Amino acid sequence: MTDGVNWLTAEEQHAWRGFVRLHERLMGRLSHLLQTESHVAAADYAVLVNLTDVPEGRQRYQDLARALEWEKSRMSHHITRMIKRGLVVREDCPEDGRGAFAVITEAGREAIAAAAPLHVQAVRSLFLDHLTAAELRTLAEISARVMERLDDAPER
Amino acid sequence: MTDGVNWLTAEEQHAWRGFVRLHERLMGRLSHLLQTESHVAAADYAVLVNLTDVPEGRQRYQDLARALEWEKSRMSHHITRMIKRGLVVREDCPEDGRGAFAVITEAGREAIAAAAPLHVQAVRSLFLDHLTAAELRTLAEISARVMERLDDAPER
DNA sequence: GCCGGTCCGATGACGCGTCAACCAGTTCAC
DNA sequence: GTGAACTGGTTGACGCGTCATCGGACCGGC
Repeated sequence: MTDGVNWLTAEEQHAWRGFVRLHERLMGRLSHLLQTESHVAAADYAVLVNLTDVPEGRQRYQDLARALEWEKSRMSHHITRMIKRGLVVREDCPEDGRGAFAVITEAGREAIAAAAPLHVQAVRSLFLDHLTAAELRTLAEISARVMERLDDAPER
Repeated sequence: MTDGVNWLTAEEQHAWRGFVRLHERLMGRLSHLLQTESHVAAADYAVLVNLTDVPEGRQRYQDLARALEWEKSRMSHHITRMIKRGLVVREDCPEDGRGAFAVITEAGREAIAAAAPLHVQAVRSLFLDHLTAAELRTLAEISARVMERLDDAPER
Protein backbone atom coordinates (compact mmCIF):
# COMPACT_ATOMS: atom_id res chain seq x y z
CA MET A 1 0.00 0.00 0.00
CA THR A 2 2.01 2.91 -1.18
CA ASP A 3 -0.58 5.53 -0.39
CA GLY A 4 -1.87 4.07 2.84
CA VAL A 5 -5.41 3.65 1.59
CA ASN A 6 -6.95 0.23 1.73
CA TRP A 7 -8.69 0.37 -1.67
CA LEU A 8 -11.49 -2.01 -2.48
CA THR A 9 -10.69 -5.27 -4.19
CA ALA A 10 -12.43 -6.12 -7.44
CA GLU A 11 -14.85 -8.42 -5.61
CA GLU A 12 -15.65 -5.85 -2.99
CA GLN A 13 -16.21 -3.16 -5.54
CA HIS A 14 -18.35 -5.45 -7.61
CA ALA A 15 -20.52 -6.48 -4.70
CA TRP A 16 -20.90 -2.95 -3.39
CA ARG A 17 -21.70 -1.41 -6.73
CA GLY A 18 -24.05 -4.26 -7.50
CA PHE A 19 -25.91 -3.70 -4.28
CA VAL A 20 -26.26 0.01 -4.90
CA ARG A 21 -27.29 -0.35 -8.51
CA LEU A 22 -29.73 -3.08 -7.72
CA HIS A 23 -31.56 -0.95 -5.21
CA GLU A 24 -31.63 2.04 -7.52
CA ARG A 25 -32.99 0.04 -10.40
CA LEU A 26 -35.55 -1.80 -8.32
CA MET A 27 -36.86 1.31 -6.67
CA GLY A 28 -36.88 3.14 -9.95
CA ARG A 29 -39.04 0.50 -11.54
CA LEU A 30 -41.24 0.09 -8.54
CA SER A 31 -42.00 3.73 -7.92
CA HIS A 32 -42.46 4.40 -11.61
CA LEU A 33 -44.91 1.53 -11.78
CA LEU A 34 -46.82 2.64 -8.71
CA GLN A 35 -46.93 6.19 -9.94
CA THR A 36 -48.21 5.43 -13.41
CA GLU A 37 -50.51 2.52 -12.63
CA SER A 38 -52.06 3.61 -9.39
CA HIS A 39 -51.19 7.29 -8.93
CA VAL A 40 -49.73 6.63 -5.51
CA ALA A 41 -46.11 7.60 -5.05
CA ALA A 42 -43.86 5.23 -3.14
CA ALA A 43 -43.66 7.61 -0.18
CA ASP A 44 -47.43 7.96 -0.08
CA TYR A 45 -47.69 4.21 -0.13
CA ALA A 46 -45.41 3.86 2.86
CA VAL A 47 -47.43 6.34 4.90
CA LEU A 48 -50.74 4.79 3.94
CA VAL A 49 -49.55 1.31 4.86
CA ASN A 50 -48.68 2.57 8.30
CA LEU A 51 -52.02 4.25 8.70
CA THR A 52 -54.01 1.18 7.71
CA ASP A 53 -52.03 -0.93 10.14
CA VAL A 54 -53.56 0.89 13.03
CA PRO A 55 -57.12 1.20 14.33
CA GLU A 56 -59.15 4.04 12.83
CA GLY A 57 -56.31 4.84 10.48
CA ARG A 58 -54.94 7.64 12.61
CA GLN A 59 -51.42 8.17 13.83
CA ARG A 60 -49.30 10.90 15.29
CA TYR A 61 -46.82 12.49 12.89
CA GLN A 62 -44.24 11.57 15.44
CA ASP A 63 -45.01 7.89 15.33
CA LEU A 64 -45.19 7.80 11.57
CA ALA A 65 -41.83 9.49 11.39
CA ARG A 66 -40.32 7.00 13.79
CA ALA A 67 -41.79 4.03 11.96
CA LEU A 68 -40.53 5.17 8.58
CA GLU A 69 -37.30 6.65 9.89
CA TRP A 70 -38.13 10.01 8.39
CA GLU A 71 -37.27 13.42 9.75
CA LYS A 72 -40.18 15.22 11.32
CA SER A 73 -39.77 17.99 8.80
CA ARG A 74 -40.08 15.58 5.94
CA MET A 75 -43.16 14.09 7.49
CA SER A 76 -44.75 17.46 7.94
CA HIS A 77 -44.04 18.45 4.34
CA HIS A 78 -45.18 15.16 3.00
CA ILE A 79 -48.41 15.02 4.92
CA THR A 80 -49.36 18.48 3.74
CA ARG A 81 -48.85 17.24 0.19
CA MET A 82 -50.93 14.15 0.88
CA ILE A 83 -53.65 16.32 2.33
CA LYS A 84 -53.71 18.26 -0.93
CA ARG A 85 -54.10 14.97 -2.76
CA GLY A 86 -56.99 14.05 -0.49
CA LEU A 87 -55.35 10.88 0.81
CA VAL A 88 -55.21 12.00 4.38
CA VAL A 89 -56.55 14.57 6.81
CA ARG A 90 -54.89 16.44 9.64
CA GLU A 91 -56.33 16.47 13.14
CA ASP A 92 -55.18 18.28 16.22
CA CYS A 93 -54.25 16.25 19.26
CA PRO A 94 -56.32 16.99 22.36
CA GLU A 95 -53.88 15.43 24.84
CA ASP A 96 -50.88 17.33 23.54
CA GLY A 97 -51.45 20.80 22.21
CA ARG A 98 -48.40 20.55 19.94
CA GLY A 99 -49.29 17.20 18.45
CA ALA A 100 -51.04 16.33 15.23
CA PHE A 101 -52.69 13.23 13.83
CA ALA A 102 -52.76 12.09 10.25
CA VAL A 103 -55.97 10.28 9.45
CA ILE A 104 -56.50 8.26 6.31
CA THR A 105 -59.49 9.27 4.20
CA GLU A 106 -61.81 7.08 2.20
CA ALA A 107 -59.93 8.09 -0.92
CA GLY A 108 -56.73 7.10 0.83
CA ARG A 109 -58.11 3.67 1.58
CA GLU A 110 -59.21 3.21 -1.99
CA ALA A 111 -55.85 4.35 -3.27
CA ILE A 112 -53.88 1.91 -1.19
CA ALA A 113 -56.32 -0.90 -1.83
CA ALA A 114 -55.65 -0.40 -5.52
CA ALA A 115 -51.91 0.03 -5.13
CA ALA A 116 -51.11 -2.78 -2.71
CA PRO A 117 -51.65 -5.73 -5.04
CA LEU A 118 -49.65 -3.99 -7.72
CA HIS A 119 -46.88 -3.33 -5.26
CA VAL A 120 -46.74 -6.88 -3.97
CA GLN A 121 -46.88 -8.32 -7.44
CA ALA A 122 -44.05 -6.06 -8.57
CA VAL A 123 -41.84 -6.88 -5.60
CA ARG A 124 -42.31 -10.51 -6.45
CA SER A 125 -41.77 -10.37 -10.16
CA LEU A 126 -38.92 -7.90 -10.02
CA PHE A 127 -37.09 -9.28 -7.03
CA LEU A 128 -38.30 -12.13 -4.85
CA ASP A 129 -39.01 -14.49 -7.71
CA HIS A 130 -35.34 -14.51 -8.64
CA LEU A 131 -34.00 -15.40 -5.22
CA THR A 132 -33.69 -18.77 -3.57
CA ALA A 133 -34.94 -19.25 -0.03
CA ALA A 134 -31.37 -19.38 1.19
CA GLU A 135 -30.46 -16.16 -0.56
CA LEU A 136 -33.49 -14.49 0.93
CA ARG A 137 -32.40 -15.59 4.36
CA THR A 138 -28.86 -14.39 3.82
CA LEU A 139 -30.14 -11.04 2.69
CA ALA A 140 -32.31 -10.65 5.75
CA GLU A 141 -29.39 -11.61 7.98
CA ILE A 142 -27.06 -9.17 6.32
CA SER A 143 -29.56 -6.37 6.64
CA ALA A 144 -30.23 -7.04 10.28
CA ARG A 145 -26.57 -7.32 11.19
CA VAL A 146 -25.37 -4.28 9.32
CA MET A 147 -28.22 -2.11 10.53
CA GLU A 148 -27.45 -3.12 14.07
CA ARG A 149 -23.85 -2.03 13.63
CA LEU A 150 -25.04 1.23 12.11
CA ASP A 151 -27.14 1.90 15.18
CA ASP A 152 -24.16 1.30 17.43
CA ALA A 153 -21.76 3.43 15.42
CA PRO A 154 -21.50 6.85 17.03
CA GLU A 155 -20.69 8.10 13.55
CA ARG A 156 -21.93 11.63 13.07
CA MET B 1 -56.39 -16.76 -0.92
CA THR B 2 -59.76 -15.18 -0.61
CA ASP B 3 -58.80 -11.99 -2.39
CA GLY B 4 -56.63 -13.52 -5.06
CA VAL B 5 -53.54 -11.58 -4.07
CA ASN B 6 -50.41 -13.50 -3.22
CA TRP B 7 -49.36 -11.40 -0.25
CA LEU B 8 -45.80 -11.53 1.03
CA THR B 9 -44.94 -13.97 3.77
CA ALA B 10 -43.33 -12.67 6.94
CA GLU B 11 -39.90 -13.79 5.73
CA GLU B 12 -40.33 -12.19 2.35
CA GLN B 13 -41.51 -8.95 3.84
CA HIS B 14 -38.70 -8.97 6.33
CA ALA B 15 -36.05 -9.55 3.69
CA TRP B 16 -37.47 -7.00 1.30
CA ARG B 17 -37.92 -4.30 3.88
CA GLY B 18 -34.50 -5.04 5.30
CA PHE B 19 -32.93 -4.64 1.93
CA VAL B 20 -34.66 -1.35 1.28
CA ARG B 21 -33.94 0.07 4.71
CA LEU B 22 -30.36 -1.04 4.61
CA HIS B 23 -29.71 0.79 1.39
CA GLU B 24 -31.44 3.93 2.60
CA ARG B 25 -29.50 3.98 5.83
CA LEU B 26 -26.18 3.23 4.21
CA MET B 27 -26.57 5.83 1.53
CA GLY B 28 -27.82 8.33 4.05
CA ARG B 29 -24.74 7.90 6.18
CA LEU B 30 -22.39 7.77 3.27
CA SER B 31 -23.62 10.84 1.47
CA HIS B 32 -23.91 12.78 4.69
CA LEU B 33 -20.36 11.88 5.52
CA LEU B 34 -19.04 12.77 2.09
CA GLN B 35 -20.94 16.02 2.10
CA THR B 36 -19.78 17.19 5.49
CA GLU B 37 -16.22 15.86 5.46
CA SER B 38 -15.19 16.53 1.89
CA HIS B 39 -17.84 18.81 0.38
CA VAL B 40 -18.41 16.43 -2.49
CA ALA B 41 -21.94 15.12 -2.88
CA ALA B 42 -22.41 11.46 -3.69
CA ALA B 43 -23.57 12.26 -7.20
CA ASP B 44 -20.57 14.49 -7.80
CA TYR B 45 -18.36 11.70 -6.59
CA ALA B 46 -19.83 9.26 -9.08
CA VAL B 47 -19.28 11.64 -11.97
CA LEU B 48 -15.75 12.47 -10.90
CA VAL B 49 -14.82 8.82 -10.56
CA ASN B 50 -15.91 8.24 -14.12
CA LEU B 51 -13.94 11.20 -15.35
CA THR B 52 -10.74 10.17 -13.65
CA ASP B 53 -11.07 6.68 -15.07
CA VAL B 54 -10.49 8.01 -18.54
CA PRO B 55 -7.51 9.71 -20.23
CA GLU B 56 -7.45 13.49 -19.91
CA GLY B 57 -10.48 13.37 -17.66
CA ARG B 58 -12.92 14.18 -20.41
CA GLN B 59 -16.09 12.33 -21.36
CA ARG B 60 -19.21 12.89 -23.40
CA TYR B 61 -22.35 13.61 -21.41
CA GLN B 62 -23.82 10.70 -23.24
CA ASP B 63 -21.21 8.24 -22.07
CA LEU B 64 -21.34 9.47 -18.51
CA ALA B 65 -25.10 9.08 -18.53
CA ARG B 66 -24.83 5.56 -19.87
CA ALA B 67 -22.15 4.58 -17.37
CA LEU B 68 -24.12 5.89 -14.40
CA GLU B 69 -27.52 4.91 -15.78
CA TRP B 70 -28.74 8.47 -15.49
CA GLU B 71 -31.15 10.26 -17.75
CA LYS B 72 -29.51 12.69 -20.10
CA SER B 73 -31.57 15.47 -18.58
CA ARG B 74 -30.28 14.67 -15.15
CA MET B 75 -26.76 14.62 -16.45
CA SER B 76 -27.19 17.97 -18.10
CA HIS B 77 -28.62 19.53 -14.96
CA HIS B 78 -26.00 17.98 -12.75
CA ILE B 79 -23.04 18.97 -14.85
CA THR B 80 -24.19 22.56 -14.92
CA ARG B 81 -24.28 22.46 -11.14
CA MET B 82 -20.82 20.90 -11.02
CA ILE B 83 -19.56 23.60 -13.34
CA LYS B 84 -20.83 26.19 -10.90
CA ARG B 85 -18.90 24.40 -8.17
CA GLY B 86 -15.79 24.48 -10.30
CA LEU B 87 -15.37 20.70 -10.34
CA VAL B 88 -15.76 20.37 -14.05
CA VAL B 89 -15.79 22.31 -17.29
CA ARG B 90 -17.93 22.00 -20.39
CA GLU B 91 -16.40 21.67 -23.84
CA ASP B 92 -18.04 21.49 -27.22
CA CYS B 93 -17.50 18.42 -29.33
CA PRO B 94 -15.85 19.07 -32.69
CA GLU B 95 -16.89 15.75 -34.26
CA ASP B 96 -20.54 16.06 -33.33
CA GLY B 97 -22.06 19.50 -33.26
CA ARG B 98 -24.68 18.43 -30.75
CA GLY B 99 -22.29 16.78 -28.36
CA ALA B 100 -20.61 18.08 -25.23
CA PHE B 101 -17.70 16.99 -23.11
CA ALA B 102 -17.36 17.27 -19.37
CA VAL B 103 -13.75 17.80 -18.37
CA ILE B 104 -12.51 17.50 -14.82
CA THR B 105 -10.72 20.53 -13.44
CA GLU B 106 -7.79 20.67 -11.10
CA ALA B 107 -10.18 21.49 -8.29
CA GLY B 108 -12.19 18.46 -9.32
CA ARG B 109 -9.13 16.24 -9.07
CA GLU B 110 -8.30 17.60 -5.66
CA ALA B 111 -11.84 17.15 -4.48
CA ILE B 112 -12.02 13.52 -5.47
CA ALA B 113 -8.54 12.81 -4.22
CA ALA B 114 -9.69 14.03 -0.84
CA ALA B 115 -13.04 12.26 -0.98
CA ALA B 116 -12.01 8.85 -2.28
CA PRO B 117 -10.20 7.56 0.81
CA LEU B 118 -13.07 8.73 2.97
CA HIS B 119 -15.52 7.00 0.71
CA VAL B 120 -13.63 3.73 0.65
CA GLN B 121 -13.08 3.80 4.36
CA ALA B 122 -16.77 4.44 4.98
CA VAL B 123 -17.93 1.68 2.67
CA ARG B 124 -15.68 -0.65 4.58
CA SER B 125 -16.56 0.35 8.07
CA LEU B 126 -20.27 0.74 7.42
CA PHE B 127 -20.79 -2.26 5.23
CA LEU B 128 -18.06 -4.55 3.96
CA ASP B 129 -16.50 -5.12 7.34
CA HIS B 130 -19.66 -6.77 8.58
CA LEU B 131 -20.00 -9.29 5.78
CA THR B 132 -18.32 -12.63 5.34
CA ALA B 133 -16.69 -13.47 2.04
CA ALA B 134 -19.52 -15.87 1.27
CA GLU B 135 -22.14 -13.25 1.95
CA LEU B 136 -20.33 -10.82 -0.26
CA ARG B 137 -20.35 -13.36 -3.05
CA THR B 138 -24.01 -14.10 -2.58
CA LEU B 139 -24.81 -10.43 -2.70
CA ALA B 140 -22.91 -9.97 -5.93
CA GLU B 141 -24.65 -12.97 -7.45
CA ILE B 142 -28.06 -11.76 -6.45
CA SER B 143 -27.39 -8.33 -7.87
CA ALA B 144 -26.13 -9.66 -11.16
CA ARG B 145 -28.97 -12.11 -11.60
CA VAL B 146 -31.79 -9.76 -10.68
CA MET B 147 -30.40 -6.93 -12.77
CA GLU B 148 -30.17 -9.28 -15.73
CA ARG B 149 -33.83 -10.14 -15.33
CA LEU B 150 -34.68 -6.48 -15.05
CA ASP B 151 -32.96 -5.85 -18.36
CA ASP B 152 -34.95 -8.60 -20.00
CA ALA B 153 -38.28 -7.52 -18.58
CA PRO B 154 -40.10 -5.47 -21.19
CA GLU B 155 -41.76 -3.74 -18.26
CA ARG B 156 -42.38 -0.13 -19.17
C1' DG C 1 -29.51 18.20 -52.47
C1' DC C 2 -33.75 17.58 -49.51
C1' DC C 3 -36.83 15.80 -45.93
C1' DG C 4 -38.43 12.91 -42.21
C1' DG C 5 -36.69 10.53 -38.43
C1' DT C 6 -33.53 10.20 -34.90
C1' DC C 7 -30.19 11.75 -31.53
C1' DC C 8 -27.77 15.08 -28.18
C1' DG C 9 -28.24 18.18 -25.00
C1' DA C 10 -30.73 22.30 -22.77
C1' DT C 11 -34.44 24.24 -20.38
C1' DG C 12 -38.43 25.21 -17.25
C1' DA C 13 -41.86 23.58 -14.22
C1' DC C 14 -42.77 20.74 -10.67
C1' DG C 15 -42.52 17.49 -6.57
C1' DC C 16 -39.47 15.92 -3.17
C1' DG C 17 -36.02 15.93 0.98
C1' DT C 18 -32.85 18.53 3.91
C1' DC C 19 -31.39 22.04 6.65
C1' DA C 20 -31.90 25.74 9.78
C1' DA C 21 -34.75 28.63 12.11
C1' DC C 22 -38.78 29.16 14.50
C1' DC C 23 -43.02 28.89 17.61
C1' DA C 24 -46.01 27.13 20.87
C1' DG C 25 -46.89 23.68 24.23
C1' DT C 26 -44.89 20.71 27.82
C1' DT C 27 -41.84 19.18 31.58
C1' DC C 28 -38.76 19.49 35.16
C1' DA C 29 -35.86 21.61 38.81
C1' DC C 30 -35.88 24.49 42.12
C1' DG D 1 -45.35 28.67 40.53
C1' DT D 2 -41.64 30.28 37.47
C1' DG D 3 -38.04 29.92 34.22
C1' DA D 4 -35.13 26.88 31.48
C1' DA D 5 -34.79 23.13 28.73
C1' DC D 6 -36.98 20.15 25.70
C1' DT D 7 -40.38 18.47 22.26
C1' DG D 8 -43.74 18.28 18.23
C1' DG D 9 -44.62 20.34 14.39
C1' DT D 10 -44.16 24.26 10.80
C1' DT D 11 -42.04 27.06 7.50
C1' DG D 12 -38.93 28.79 3.81
C1' DA D 13 -34.90 28.38 1.14
C1' DC D 14 -32.31 25.48 -1.38
C1' DG D 15 -30.40 21.49 -4.18
C1' DC D 16 -31.81 17.59 -6.61
C1' DG D 17 -34.33 14.42 -10.20
C1' DT D 18 -38.14 13.85 -13.47
C1' DC D 19 -40.98 14.96 -17.04
C1' DA D 20 -42.22 17.21 -21.21
C1' DT D 21 -40.69 20.09 -24.58
C1' DC D 22 -37.61 22.16 -27.45
C1' DG D 23 -33.82 23.28 -30.87
C1' DG D 24 -30.23 22.12 -33.35
C1' DA D 25 -27.33 18.54 -35.56
C1' DC D 26 -26.87 14.08 -37.88
C1' DC D 27 -28.42 10.29 -41.08
C1' DG D 28 -31.23 7.70 -44.19
C1' DG D 29 -33.72 7.28 -48.47
C1' DC D 30 -35.02 9.37 -52.42
